[in-house]
Amino acid sequence: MNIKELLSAKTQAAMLALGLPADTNTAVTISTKVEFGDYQINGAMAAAKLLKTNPRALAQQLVQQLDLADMAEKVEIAGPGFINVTLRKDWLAAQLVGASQNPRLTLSANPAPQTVVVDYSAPNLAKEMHVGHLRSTIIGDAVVRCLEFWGDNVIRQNHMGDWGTQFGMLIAHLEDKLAAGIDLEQVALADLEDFYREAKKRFDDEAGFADKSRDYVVKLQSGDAHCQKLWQLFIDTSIKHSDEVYKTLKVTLGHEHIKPESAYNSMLQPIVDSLKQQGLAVESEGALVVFLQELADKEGNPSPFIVQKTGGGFLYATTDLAACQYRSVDLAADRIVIFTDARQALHFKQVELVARKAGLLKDHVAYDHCPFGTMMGEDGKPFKTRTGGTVKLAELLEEAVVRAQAVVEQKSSDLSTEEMAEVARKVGIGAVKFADLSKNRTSDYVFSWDAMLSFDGATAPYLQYAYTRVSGILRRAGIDESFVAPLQLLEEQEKQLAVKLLRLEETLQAVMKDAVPNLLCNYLYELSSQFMSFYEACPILKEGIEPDLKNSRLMLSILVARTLKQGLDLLGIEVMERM
RNA sequence: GCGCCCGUAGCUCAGCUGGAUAGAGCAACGGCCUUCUAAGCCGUGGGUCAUAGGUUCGAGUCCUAUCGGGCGCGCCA
Repeated sequence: MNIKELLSAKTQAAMLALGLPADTNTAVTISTKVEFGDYQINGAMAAAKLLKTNPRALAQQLVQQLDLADMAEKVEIAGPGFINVTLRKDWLAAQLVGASQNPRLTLSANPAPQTVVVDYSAPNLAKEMHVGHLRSTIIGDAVVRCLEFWGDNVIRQNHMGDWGTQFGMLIAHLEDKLAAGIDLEQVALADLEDFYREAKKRFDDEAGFADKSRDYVVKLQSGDAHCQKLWQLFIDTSIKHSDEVYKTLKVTLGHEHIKPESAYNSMLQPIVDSLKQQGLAVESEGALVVFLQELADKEGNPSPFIVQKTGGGFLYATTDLAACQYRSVDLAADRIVIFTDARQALHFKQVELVARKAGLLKDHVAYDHCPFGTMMGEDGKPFKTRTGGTVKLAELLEEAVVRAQAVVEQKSSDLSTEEMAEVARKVGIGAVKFADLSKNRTSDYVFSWDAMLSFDGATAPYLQYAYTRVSGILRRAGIDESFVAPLQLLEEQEKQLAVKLLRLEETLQAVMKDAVPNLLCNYLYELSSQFMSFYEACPILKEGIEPDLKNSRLMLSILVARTLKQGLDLLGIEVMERM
């Protein structure tokens, strides 16, 4: 059920009947104020201009043509030509009765399932995951879950960075440690971060070490067995780390989704050959470059895109072209969605242009690079700890659970020790995820321990608390979520809840289209907030409430709980019966 | 130098194809627990939507310029 779409379709038909073009914007939106009804149709004003007629008069004609009698109790024209629609309570109730029997709640069927490849998380395997990896990982996972719930065929890909120059450096450093007689088991790969820092320092400072590192990259990429063996050590250790983080975060990425950079190795040379053959790539200063006139500067200098280095090495540009081909051709994707930080925006624009020209990316395939902003410190500079390092993701998550545990012990002392630990885990992890997911992905944002680990206000625990309130009521009433009863929407709070429940599909559509899970966060927070108001204003199990009204309110509460649970699940956040 | 993203309340952020009087949370202040969990509810205060122009019936949203922040612009990813 998508009320906005329904109203828009009806408006479009009415506009067509009045002689307006089929692509006229209906401009159906949610009303900003209760006195303006539930939805408003704003298209009459722009359309009047097109017809050179009076907007209010056109709005009047539209209203006559619309015939919303079945769903609206009031259709009013206001201001310069707004059409305010107030929905009928019995109509709303009827829509929700259908949802009560549907595991997909108020969602309609997906009319045209697509194959969507989603590339997210993509940690650099040379390092342990730090807080900066949180965004790509959980935003991607939330979008993936939404697409799957909607009914698309989703192919997850974890495009792990396992093939770059940094591995030459790591292997060179490891070789030296081994040569010094340190046993392989003893080598401190347990802390990849330290190991990486040591190697990086030598790479920057030590004469000859950088060259040695580059030699190792070439050896590795050309299949040297010894190098591959050492490389595999790093990869295994790194994957073990990310597995733990994914498990803690309830992220749905497994080993089967790992499609690392190295997996495209054999495709690179043929792609470069083909680019050369098509005349797209030309030699320039020793390297092979595709010059893009589309991205030229004001003087007309084209934007260079290097696909092969001097000396024959490949780079991430080449790998991403290979990924395009694989996803578009082999996986038959209708849409490719890639989550990386915003710094790579130009790179992906170039990849798409070249891939389309070279026929690696079919025309009908959508290629959506979804950038996200940088995590900033409270000083307004890119986030760093006092010592100049980053905060490990695992560390942040541990701290979150510790802080949540303290709150649980204080507020839910009647729970068993085991329950307290479980609530603390769900609340702590949920809070971190929600704090990050609720922000618009494109803008830079400030990292703050206190904001990220807050449990008051618009946070995950607020939504989880709303869920436990319903659970508590159901427990007392001795029923479960399968309970069904007729709905009567008497109070304003009840009606508002019903409208909100029916906006799930609208919200999900927007989340999937633009890959913006913060809209789902907003939606769930507003739903919870409206439920809290309803909970205070509309007693359910208290004395003097008639059975029909009681059952109706139970029904409404159940729908809220189910929507909350489902919605939070789409964000990868767990609920509990008590807290 | 050129390009991309951003600038909204003291702080952190929403603001959906341009719509009516710009919204939350935190912080501050005032109420509400013998009745469904107070991690809650109700209320008060707080704004030149960076600045200046422009487009239009209507601009936080679109265009131009300026200022401020982040980032990117050939052999890292």
